[in-house]
This record gives sequence, structure tokens and C-alpha cells, in this order.
Amino acid sequence: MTRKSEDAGRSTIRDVAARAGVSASTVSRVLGGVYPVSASTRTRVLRAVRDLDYVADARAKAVAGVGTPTLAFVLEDITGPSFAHMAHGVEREARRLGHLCLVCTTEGDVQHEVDFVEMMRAQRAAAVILVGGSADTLEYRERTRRMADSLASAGSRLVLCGRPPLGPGAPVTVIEYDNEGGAYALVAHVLAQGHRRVLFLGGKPDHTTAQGRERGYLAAHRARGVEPDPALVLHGDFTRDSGHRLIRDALKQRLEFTAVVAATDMVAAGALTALHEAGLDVPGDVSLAGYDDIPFARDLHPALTTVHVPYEELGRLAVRTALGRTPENPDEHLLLGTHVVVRNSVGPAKS
Amino acid sequence: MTRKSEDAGRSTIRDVAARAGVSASTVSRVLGGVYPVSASTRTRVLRAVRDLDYVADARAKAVAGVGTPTLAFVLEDITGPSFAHMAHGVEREARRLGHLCLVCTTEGDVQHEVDFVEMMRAQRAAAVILVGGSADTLEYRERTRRMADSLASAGSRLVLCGRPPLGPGAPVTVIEYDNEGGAYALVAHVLAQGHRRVLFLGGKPDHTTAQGRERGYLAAHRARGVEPDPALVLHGDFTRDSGHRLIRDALKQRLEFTAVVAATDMVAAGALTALHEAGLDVPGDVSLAGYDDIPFARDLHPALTTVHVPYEELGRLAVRTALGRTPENPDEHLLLGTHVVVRNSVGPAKS
DNA sequence: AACGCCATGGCAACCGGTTCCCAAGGGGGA
DNA sequence: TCCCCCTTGGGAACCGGTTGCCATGGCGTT
Repeated sequence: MTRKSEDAGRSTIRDVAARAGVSASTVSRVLGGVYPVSASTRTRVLRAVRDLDYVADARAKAVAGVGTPTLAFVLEDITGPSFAHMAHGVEREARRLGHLCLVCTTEGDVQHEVDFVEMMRAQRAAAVILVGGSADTLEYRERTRRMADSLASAGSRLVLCGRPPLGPGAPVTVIEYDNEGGAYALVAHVLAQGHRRVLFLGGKPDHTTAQGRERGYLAAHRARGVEPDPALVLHGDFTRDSGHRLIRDALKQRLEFTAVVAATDMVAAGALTALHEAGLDVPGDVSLAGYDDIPFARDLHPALTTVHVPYEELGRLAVRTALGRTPENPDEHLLLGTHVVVRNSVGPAKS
Repeated sequence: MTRKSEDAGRSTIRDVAARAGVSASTVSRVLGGVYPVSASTRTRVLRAVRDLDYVADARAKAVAGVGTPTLAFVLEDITGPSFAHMAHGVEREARRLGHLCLVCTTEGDVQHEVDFVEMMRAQRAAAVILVGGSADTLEYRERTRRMADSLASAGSRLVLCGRPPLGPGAPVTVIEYDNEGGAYALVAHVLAQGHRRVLFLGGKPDHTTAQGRERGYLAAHRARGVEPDPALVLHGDFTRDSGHRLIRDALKQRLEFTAVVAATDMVAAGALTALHEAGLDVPGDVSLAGYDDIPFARDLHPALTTVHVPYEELGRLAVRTALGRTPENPDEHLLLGTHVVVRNSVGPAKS
């Protein structure tokens, strides 16, 4: 028994070679499958492989340049339904294209993100996909730009998925969905039902996803000749509790509104519960709309009118464009459309 | 310019060494940090590292035995809320313990699972965590046993998380939650409200998670001296649509029941919508309970009475026991408890 | 001033594979 | 029967790191 074969049972290609009475190169060739090897040799080698339960070390193969490529995926929190769907799209497409898929959640910690990207550069990941909105500050742009350059110089690629783009010249692939357009269409639908005082439950003020949806809210008002009341634009975050709290407080201060547009379905869910708790009927007393079209939206009562975002498609596209990128078309920027899903939570305004 | 340094900008440790005028070993030692190196040499090396934007290849380090350990995580579909929470727990704990986290979704395809596990063996993953219930057939046990042995022989470890255990002797770590106990407590609560005809919306008949919950349903009846009507035990899957369809059909056939217990909250959500569509009040006409306590449960209307399962804790525990395993205590089997969360969807039976 | 120790850094082996290049041997055609 | 080609398989270099071992040289000590 050799030294290696007693080490936790992991056997090397040389162990196999010794057992089959051939050289390591021959074993490699049998396993590779392309190089011509005589039937008897092949049989002996395969038998030794089975006897030792041998599998070639993937890391060693990677060093030699024939490994399975890897792709990394960074998000804030995988338990959010829309994040989960993007993750699903990414994972599916990565698998379809023969890539392994590393995942990292940051829980909002910027330093985690930077560290992880650096680690992925060391791993020689084919691409790193950053998912989810962010504050679009100068610091954000510089930091992200550094990550992009660093990955690019290592032959890898940064993909921004639903994240603020970096301006021209950055070696980045950007896939966004149209937050402003979706919110515009949704709010236009609400206004068309006669509502004039529409409460907007937004996210963090500097978060670009929240900003886009807020812009759509404002633009829809102006397009209809309604000047939006700044007091009706509230800020929280994208959690269920935020929606719940915002509505409870708004009702407590006797803020007047006949409809609520939430920046996400999660927020809408909390808002709905708060409205119910206050004894209000939806949509009889107050209309409510969400954003994201998470699967649960149609099981709320009333079923939630919302904006459908093709999250899974987004994830798939991120992978496809990142990996299928051609040298002559290096920097892609895609904007995916959304559409309003009309259900039962928005009704005519009480006159 | 050397051959390497023009290759996509990736520079090797030898490039750095040449630029700093030292040998590769010195560069390695400077970066390693433990070996004593003179200040001037260190400065020159670090400068060369910065100039070339060098990062040591993680795969090469791994081959040399000093890489970042990796852990793999296999589930059917990450978009399910309970799966997502387990994934979150796994990822957090893996990160805390300094492990990278590979993820694979199988979409129910057994062959994918087998192939992926084999791939993880090649990757020398520290552990592979299989998540989610499964049919507990002989084929399942043999297949899973093979995976466990194969991983164990490679110094790795198979973890079954919410999956049927394999019986004694298998090199496996098992973390389960108490499906039967949770369902028992939940159904006992429903029966205590006076309900006698409780519809059970189960999963696939051979799926162990579904079976456990069904057993709890039956046991709670018997404990109360109520003989459960077999016609009230329905089978579908764990999707929202399944719950919706099952209730619609049950109502169409004029099945009599005063309460519904769904095998998951997703199923309960679909069921709730179907009940509403039929004009039934919950819990006035029919009581409803779920299982899993997903975040949305409290935003359903009425807020869903359900069983809380510590999914995130489960994921964390799976990682911790798999990695922290000691040689003298190799095979752990943990059973996590659950508890009923009483909300508003279960009321007294109409007499 | 000589000696010895320790700080420093290079050489080479090793991790576990792949693949280029070449040698040997067998079989078929002339 | 001889020669040539093609099939087959081995040796060694390489991928990009780490680390054991050893040589060197500067310093302090006696």
C-alpha cells in the first residue's frame, strides 16, 4: 500500500497507473477518451479506476487548464423571493453552459462583497454576477469600477444585474429591468381609476431600484397633469415590516389617500395587513398595488395588482451575455421590459 | 514582456518574482506572512504585486494543500421559501467557517444529483449537503448510500438535511425536523376547536416530508379518539397550485369538511384563494392551517396558523455538524423541534 | 580580530493532473 | 523477406503555487 492510498482513501492517478501496470499518462489518456489506447490497456485501466474508486482531482485539472469553469453569484439575501428567482435563473443557465456556481450573500456588507470578488478573481471565475440595487454614490462607482477592472485584468468579467451602471468605459456587462417604466405604467393604471391621492411606499432614498420606481410614480402623475403631493412619498426599505409600519404610521397621522403603491410586493403584503388591521377594505376603501409579481401576490386577499418582472429570465440573461460575450462586442447593456398584472386590489376611487 | 504577462493580464508568481528581483519562493513567503523576510525585500515584492495586480491562483493553492475549503449544497428549487431559508443558513455558516459555497439545483432530476455529487468529490468538497424530502424507496437508499460511501472514501462527507436517513452504518450526517410532531400538535390544535372533519392536503404519497406530516395528522386524530376518514386525505404536491386545485375539486365533489390542514404554507395559500373564490369565509366557514411558517403566512388574510420550522437554523446546523465532526463521533443524527404558531385562520367549528 | 549564530533567500521537490514529443514494436504491402 | 508506417505508450516538461533544506552573509560576542 502506497503512502497516498492510505491518506483518507484518496488515490492519485499514479496509484491507478501502478495498479494497471501502465504510466500516468496512459491513465490520463484513457480517462480523457480522445487519444487512441488499445482495448486491453483501456480495460485494465478502467478496472483499476473502479477498484480504487478514483476520480481525477478537479483542482489539479483546473491548474492544468482543463477544469470545469466556475461562475460566482453575489446577492444581499437569498430569502427575498425576487432574489431567489434571479438566483434560480443564474444557476440554471450556468449549469446548462457547464459551469459550476458559487454563491455568496453579503447581508448588505460592502466589505464582504469586495473581499468575495477578490477571492473570485483568485479562483479564476469566468464571471462574477452582482445582483440587486444599491446606492448609486461616487464611492459605489469607484469601488465597483475597481472590481470590474481587477476582474477584467484577470480575464474575468463583472456583471451588474439590476444594479446601477458605471458609465462608459468600464469593463462591465449590465442587465437591468425597467423600474421607471414599470412604475409609470402601474401608477398610470391606478390614476386611471380616478385616484388622486396615491401613497407611495418607497425604499431607501438612495437605492437605485427604489429611485427608479419613485421616478415612475412621479412621471405618471405629471403625465396626467396631477401634481404629486411630496407628503405622500414615504421611505422605508423593501421588507414586509417596512410596509406594515409605514401604513400604520400614515393612518395614525390621518394622512389622506385613496390608494397605495408599494415599491415591492413584500412591502405591499405588510401594507395590506396593516390596512386590514385598521378595518379598511381593499380595494373598497383603499386600493393597493405592488411591484415584482412574486408568486404569493395572487394569494393575497384581494389578489394583488402588481408589475411583473422577469427575474428568472434576468438571471439567465446575465449568465448568457457574460459568458457568450464576443471580443468585438465586449460591453453589453440590456434593459428588460416589465408589464402590469391587473388583479383585484385596485378599484375605482371612492368619489 | 513575458509570455505569461500578456496572457489576459494574468500574472504568475514568477512574473512578480522577476519584477521584484527575487525568487518565487520569496514572493510566496512574503504573501504567506509567516516566514521572516527583510523589510526592503518585502516592500519590493509588495510593490511588484501591486504593479502587476497579482493574486495567487486559488486552484494552484488548493492543489498544494493550502486552498480555501469548499462546501456544496444541493436542492431541488431555490425559489421555495423554506429551501431559500435553509440555503441562507448554509451559506451564512459556511462563510463564517471560511468555506466557499457551491450550489446546485436539481429540479427533481435524480441523475443531476448523482452527477453533481460525483463532481463535488472531484472538487474535494469538504461536505455535500442534500436538502429536502424525497421518496424513501430502496432505490433511494442504495443510490444515496453509494454517494455517501463514495464521498467518505474521498475524505468528504454527505449531509442529509430534511431527508430520509439511511439506517445504521452509512457514513452520513442527518439533520431532520420533526414533521410528525409538528403536524400532530397542529392538528390537535384544530381538533381542540371542535373540528371533526379535517381535510388534509398532502404531498406526493411517497415523499417522506409529506408522509411524516400525514402521520402526525392521523396520530392526532387517534389520540383524540376520532377515526380519520380516509376520503379526507388528499394528495398533490407542495405547490401553491396543488392546494388551489385540491380545494376546488373537493368543493366540486361536495366533500364535507370544516377545516383544512395543508402540508405546506404554499399549499395553504392556494387553498385559501380557492376557498375565497368559492365564497367561503376563513375561519368563519372553514378553518385553515399551514406548515412551515414562511414569512408570508402572517400577511395572508386571515393570518395563517401554521407550524414554525427553524429552517435557517437547520442549514446552519447542517454545516456545523458536518464540518465540526470529530473522529470519535462520526455519525450524527439530529432532530429539530417545531412549534405551532397560532394566528387567525383556525376558529371554532360551526356547530 | 576571529568565531559562531541567526536572519535571509534560493534551489528543488512536491501537489495531481495534462500533453508534447519521441521510441518501440507489430502488421501490411512491395 | 524487408521496409515503412501506424498504433501504442512512456518520459518529461508544464500548469502555478508551497515548503523543506541548505548556503550565504552580516552581526554580535569574546
